[in-house]
Amino acid sequence: MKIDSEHLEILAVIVEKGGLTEGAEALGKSQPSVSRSMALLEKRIGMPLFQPGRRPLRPTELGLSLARFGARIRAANQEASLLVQRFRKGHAGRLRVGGSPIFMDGVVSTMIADFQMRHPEVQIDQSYGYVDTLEASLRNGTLDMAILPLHPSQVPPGLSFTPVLPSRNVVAARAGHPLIRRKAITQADLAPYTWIAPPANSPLYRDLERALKSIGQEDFNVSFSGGTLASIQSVMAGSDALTVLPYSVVFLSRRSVPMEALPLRIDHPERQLGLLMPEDRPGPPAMRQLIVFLTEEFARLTARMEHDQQVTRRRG
Amino acid sequence: MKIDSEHLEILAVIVEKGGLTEGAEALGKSQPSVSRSMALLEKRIGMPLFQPGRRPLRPTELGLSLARFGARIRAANQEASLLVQRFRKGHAGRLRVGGSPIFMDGVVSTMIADFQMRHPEVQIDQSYGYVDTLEASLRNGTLDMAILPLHPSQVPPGLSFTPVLPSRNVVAARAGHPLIRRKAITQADLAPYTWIAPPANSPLYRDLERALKSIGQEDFNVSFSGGTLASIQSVMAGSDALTVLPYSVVFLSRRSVPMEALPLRIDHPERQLGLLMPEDRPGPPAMRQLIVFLTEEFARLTARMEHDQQVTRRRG
DNA sequence: ACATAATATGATAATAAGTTATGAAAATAG
DNA sequence: CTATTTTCATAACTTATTATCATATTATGT
Repeated sequence: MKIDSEHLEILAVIVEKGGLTEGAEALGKSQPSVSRSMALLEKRIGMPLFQPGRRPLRPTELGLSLARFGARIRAANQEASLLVQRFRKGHAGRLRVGGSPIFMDGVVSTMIADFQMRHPEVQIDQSYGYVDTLEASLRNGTLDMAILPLHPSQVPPGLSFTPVLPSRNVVAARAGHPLIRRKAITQADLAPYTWIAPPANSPLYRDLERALKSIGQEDFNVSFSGGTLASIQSVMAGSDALTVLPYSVVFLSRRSVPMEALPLRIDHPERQLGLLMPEDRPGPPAMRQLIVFLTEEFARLTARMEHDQQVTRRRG
Repeated sequence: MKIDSEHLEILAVIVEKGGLTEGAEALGKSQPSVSRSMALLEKRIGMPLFQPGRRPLRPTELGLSLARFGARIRAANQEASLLVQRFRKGHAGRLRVGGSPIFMDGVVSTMIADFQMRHPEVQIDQSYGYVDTLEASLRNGTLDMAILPLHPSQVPPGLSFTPVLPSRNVVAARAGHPLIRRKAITQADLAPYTWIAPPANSPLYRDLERALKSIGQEDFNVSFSGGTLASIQSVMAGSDALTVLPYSVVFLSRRSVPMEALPLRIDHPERQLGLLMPEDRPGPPAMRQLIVFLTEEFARLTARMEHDQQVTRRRG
């Protein structure tokens, strides 16, 4: 014998409001409707819910007890409705965001921290990966958004790519490094120094090779390789080793980890950091919130970087 | 936007069972039925509850969250159903029982204690009163059952009366009282002793008057009056005062409060202790349980009292 | 007893839930 | 990779419930 939860909810409201008519009003239903609902419930359970012949309808002992359950059900239902509303507006939910390690650690994670200050009910699951794995995850639905540097021609079909930042690579060194104050740097200047290399299978590693090749240095001495951004920063801060990093990462890390970009133009691929998402699937509503947030943040970052470059160029 | 609680319950079961088909089976509904219920819920809230294109139907983040609420609702509903079942069988509920003070304290309360050992979920509200007030309470529905001594001709119309015990009054005195060992007692023997009288407005007080008149004692000396059974017992135990009590009360009190009935026949009204209830209204289901319980207990008590009398008669 | 407020009921239309039969799509097995 | 099985969605239809308004019935209070 299954009781209709709706009936219990109605009962709860009637008892709470102290009468059928008032209860009906509170429920936004007509009086005959709730009257019949209660009659049906009484018939189902085979016992009276209200004392007979009392005009401001008073519940029986059983009616009162059941009303308490109805109130619990009602509370749960209301909570659920609220959750749906928050979810609809993108103020609640879970977002699975993946991206290339260096950018995620150096740029995106701080932005996500800001985002979570505004939307504490949005849970963000962050993961790392390169193009192929990220693309696969997006396709099989285990990832909602990927953030990675990509050349327009590389954008996989069926996925949409929104560029948010030009990804210019620079050679970075610790603040106070002997090479930094130089006006111009040649390949010969670099030769004495060892290199911190990203993991060998990473695009950034290939960027490093290409960059050094572009300035005439075919071979290079790797003193450290394979770590995440945190390790790279630590090693760089504690040695004279050099590395290749996106300028945005250097720019944002300067405060906490003193480092600078060498005044040296290196070759780098025509890629832009951007947001990669399934073209058809809109993703969770919280996605919209995150997209506009990241877009704004990256625009702000771009402006700050440009402004900073003008200043240093003027000074230099 | 009100969510249908039933839908949330269905969602909970589907998620719990790991699929729509299994969920439908667990719910005892057909698969198309729950399928369309979920489709309707998704349409109502305007968001997908399940990941598209997954065959063992997997919930989305929102679906999972809502399922948790559904589980809560389901639990409350099940508890409510259980309550109804217990209530139906009379194993739960509240009974309002009233009766004449002496009988309630001396006989009924111990039986009710036993009853509550068996049915701990039945709450019993006990009250005291005499015929008129008890009858009124029964009629206006503030009392479910009255237990009081009544003459068959006194039974108010519209109420049913089930006798459970002949109510024979006796003169009682403390154990070891000088009068108890006597073979026969005359009015003159009683004269030196004072009397403990029940409240002046009580039937038992009139019984006392009538009893003494029946043995020729027109006037009597009251040393204590107006208390409940506990007071009467205390005064009796600590003095040589006499009183009139139902034999059943004396019989049951002997163990805890040493007292005896004097070997003296007194006149007493032709009344029987019985259960008075509204004729039409069946009362809460727990009533049935209490009625059979009390009937059995009183039958047992009657048997014990008869057996006891035979023994003492043989000895005396 | 009368007026008033509160609830129940009748008639009926709309909505939702239930059914079986069947089609489509994903997962699994060969 | 194709065939088969599982799993879910849809169509067509029946039944149950809820909704409405209009109206009758039943307490309550003056």
